[in-house]
Amino acid sequence: MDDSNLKLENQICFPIYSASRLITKAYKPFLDEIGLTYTQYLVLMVLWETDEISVNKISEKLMLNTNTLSPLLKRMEKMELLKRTRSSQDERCVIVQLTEKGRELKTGARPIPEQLLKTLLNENIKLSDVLQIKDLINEWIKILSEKTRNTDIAQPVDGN
Amino acid sequence: MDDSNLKLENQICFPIYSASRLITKAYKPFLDEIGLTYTQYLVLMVLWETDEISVNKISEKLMLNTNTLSPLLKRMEKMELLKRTRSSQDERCVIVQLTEKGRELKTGARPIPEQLLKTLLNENIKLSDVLQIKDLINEWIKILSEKTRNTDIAQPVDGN
DNA sequence: TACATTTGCATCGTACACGATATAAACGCT
DNA sequence: AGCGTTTATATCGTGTACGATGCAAATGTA
Repeated sequence: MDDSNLKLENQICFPIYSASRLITKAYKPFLDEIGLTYTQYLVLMVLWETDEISVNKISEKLMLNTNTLSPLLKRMEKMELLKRTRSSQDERCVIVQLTEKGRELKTGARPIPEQLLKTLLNENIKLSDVLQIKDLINEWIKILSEKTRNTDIAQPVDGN
Repeated sequence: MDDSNLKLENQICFPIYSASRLITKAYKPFLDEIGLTYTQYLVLMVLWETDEISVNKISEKLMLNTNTLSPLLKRMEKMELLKRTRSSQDERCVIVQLTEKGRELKTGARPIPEQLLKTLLNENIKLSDVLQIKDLINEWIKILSEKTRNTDIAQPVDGN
């Protein structure tokens, strides 16, 4: 039988897995400057857009479960980037809010996307490729996250 | 100032990061059947091709450092999938070899790539997209990994 | 109103990733 | 030969990821 399917170079997943780690690594020097990890940066991007949001909603947007988010948010609270409060309407919900320090970090973060893009382009990665992959993969995510939903991933907002 | 760059949906990295996790999750049911994690599966794919290889070479192929590989390989040795021996030629090198059990696992793994592809296609993901992304990203990886050889990709560009 | 079920979050255990650091063997140069 | 450097691997600490499980508040239903 032909085993070419089991060769690393022919896998679909390995390139994406590696690319993800390499790109996170490309972010690191920039994120180090403002003292964030990549995941913390993602959480802040959500908060910079909304300023006040439940853990549940963050979970949906980042497709991360509470068993990842809970400790993450606790660390970020200790870093004084955000505040966590139980909702009085629904005692089960925890509301996450930016602190002043968290809000201010946006200034330091603003140049990062462009710096990263520049890094990629410096490496001879074509902008059109970047955009193309972004769109293709975004389509996958929409499809995959819907099917994975029953196990644990966040629910899409509307109940299809 | 325009902050659209800091929106999650416009990030380059977030889609790849999410896709990587979603695809790993898509593998899980199949890998569970043969008792492997995704990373262990990657290591075995390398070994199924070569049967005897140094930790260093595995590190190159998977782009994983020894601080990830060492514990990983130890766990796999405890699972009796492989054997680790110091090379007598060069006492610094550790040679990794498949055990019979590790070799036999290839049979169980053989259908996985096709099963996964089928899963993706069932989700209306187009094969041409899969192949296209694979090629595009493989190109990136070649470029990015060359620059990353040592520690990181780019120094932050600032004026000091 | 009782009580089973669902929901939102947290905790636990395991397994990566990875920067920093350690260590011994091999190598290079004088 | 002596000694600084490089190389191959390992260890440590921290931070994700995530399945399994726990738990209290909310909800649905008889």
